[in-house]
Amino acid sequence: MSTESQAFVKEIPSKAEAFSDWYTAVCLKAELADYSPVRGCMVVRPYGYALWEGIQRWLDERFKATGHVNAYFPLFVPESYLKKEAEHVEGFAPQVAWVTHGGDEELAERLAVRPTSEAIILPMYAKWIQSYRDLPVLLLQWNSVVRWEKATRLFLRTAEFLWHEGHTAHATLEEADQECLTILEIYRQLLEDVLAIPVLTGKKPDSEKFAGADWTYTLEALMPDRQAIQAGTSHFLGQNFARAFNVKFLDRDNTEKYVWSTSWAVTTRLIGSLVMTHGDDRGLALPPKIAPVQVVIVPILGKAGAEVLAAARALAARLGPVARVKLDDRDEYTPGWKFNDWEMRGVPVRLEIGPRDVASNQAVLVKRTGGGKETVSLDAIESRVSAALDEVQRTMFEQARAFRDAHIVTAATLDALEAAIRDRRGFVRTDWCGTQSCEDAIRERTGASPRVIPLDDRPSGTCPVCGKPATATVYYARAY
RNA sequence: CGGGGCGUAGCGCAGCCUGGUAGCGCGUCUGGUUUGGGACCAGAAGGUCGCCGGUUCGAGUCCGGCCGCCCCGACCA
Repeated sequence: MSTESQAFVKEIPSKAEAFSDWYTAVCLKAELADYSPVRGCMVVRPYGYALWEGIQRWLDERFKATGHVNAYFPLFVPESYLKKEAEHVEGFAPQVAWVTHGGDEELAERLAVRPTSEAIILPMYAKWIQSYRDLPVLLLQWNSVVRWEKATRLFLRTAEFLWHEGHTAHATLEEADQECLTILEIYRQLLEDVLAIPVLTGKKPDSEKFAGADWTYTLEALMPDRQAIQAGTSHFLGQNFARAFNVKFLDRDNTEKYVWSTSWAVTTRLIGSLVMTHGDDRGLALPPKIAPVQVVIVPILGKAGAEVLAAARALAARLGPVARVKLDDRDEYTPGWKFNDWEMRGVPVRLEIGPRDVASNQAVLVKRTGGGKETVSLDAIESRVSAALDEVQRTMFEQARAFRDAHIVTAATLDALEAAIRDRRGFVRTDWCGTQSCEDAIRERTGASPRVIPLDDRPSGTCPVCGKPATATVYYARAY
């Protein structure tokens, strides 16, 4: 390791040796977020928010094709509404922040600061939906929710977090379930194709489903500390909320029916997952598709400064149409300082241009994923930069997938399951008879929880606890 | 909510055991030389040592209380 990077390590601890400290340092140093005066609530700084905006842009564009539209519902949920769905309130009650006063006056009914919006959206659906012609309702909401967490981590678990929640209502079970699967696939694309985070998709076992849902679909990613993280969820709510809030419609057969509803969300936790998945000892590393700055141009000034700067400006202008480009023409920092600074901020591709390059119509290209310096001709610089961005995107996903795949093992016995979780962490695949008692036995023995049951599951073995024929294959892991 | 650690300059820390003029590195400011992996020289500014109380001639240091934060567990997106 060079002396330069040793100096750098003093600011960012080793990812391999001090993962938690490394993670926090990267979030703070790369200026993604900061701690706020409000306990458990983070401040999302502009650079971190730009990542969220990237996710917003992609999802808004993607959902245009499916007919979902954005709306907004109140921050406050009257207690009586939250209580209408029994499982729902039971699940969320321990984490709800309550408003008890308006000005000096105590409220007749206290208001929950929404931990999720079903209980304030479904009453409106009851008002809006009369006929099968009013269905489906496909609404989205960008907002924040509050869950009074005991322990918080930047992005991964904060008392208030930004998210994107969808709430739909349908005429049939099949259509609502298909909606859940459609969303799951959109989220998979976001995770894998944009954020370059490989995920296992499937269903949650009942013990892990959303409070009030009939079943929950999930996307599970594996972080470098080999703990699983739930990266997104899509809930089939059945008719539970429709009954609780009396959301009925008159169907074609002239009978009144409850709607079938779904809800689903991804959160700013995605940013935390992104940081953990791709970052290294030099700091943040961003997949090009989400990077606010895809290409940074660092001019090597000096005696021929004016000429180099003009060439750098021309290069930035040429690349503008093919990439999000930043020209770092600050005079007060040296090139070496800028190299480290932009690497720490995760910029996927760097172009250096100095007197030597200007003289020979070239630039030096460096990818955040490594591979050293590459001299490239300016003749076809647009296509080379586009290709380099694709390469970085692909490399990041492939590295993450290789890591994930290397940490999936199958265990047929309780002993093997325990050993795998203890020694290897990661995902451990096992068969399951479907009973809660056998699941609890595994939880207790391993400290891991069941994360996901694959969609195309075809169980063939026997339950490692009771020996009965399996009804499902389950991936266990320790989880965030 | 349990276990551990930490609050001293903008940031990172030393000093505390053994009380006696507030220190170091980075950053900042000024001037100059520099610029292909965190530049160099010279000069300068910057502090109610987390808060409250006690002991003492004297407290960053010792004692008591409080507050805040971080890390590790248990619960959760």
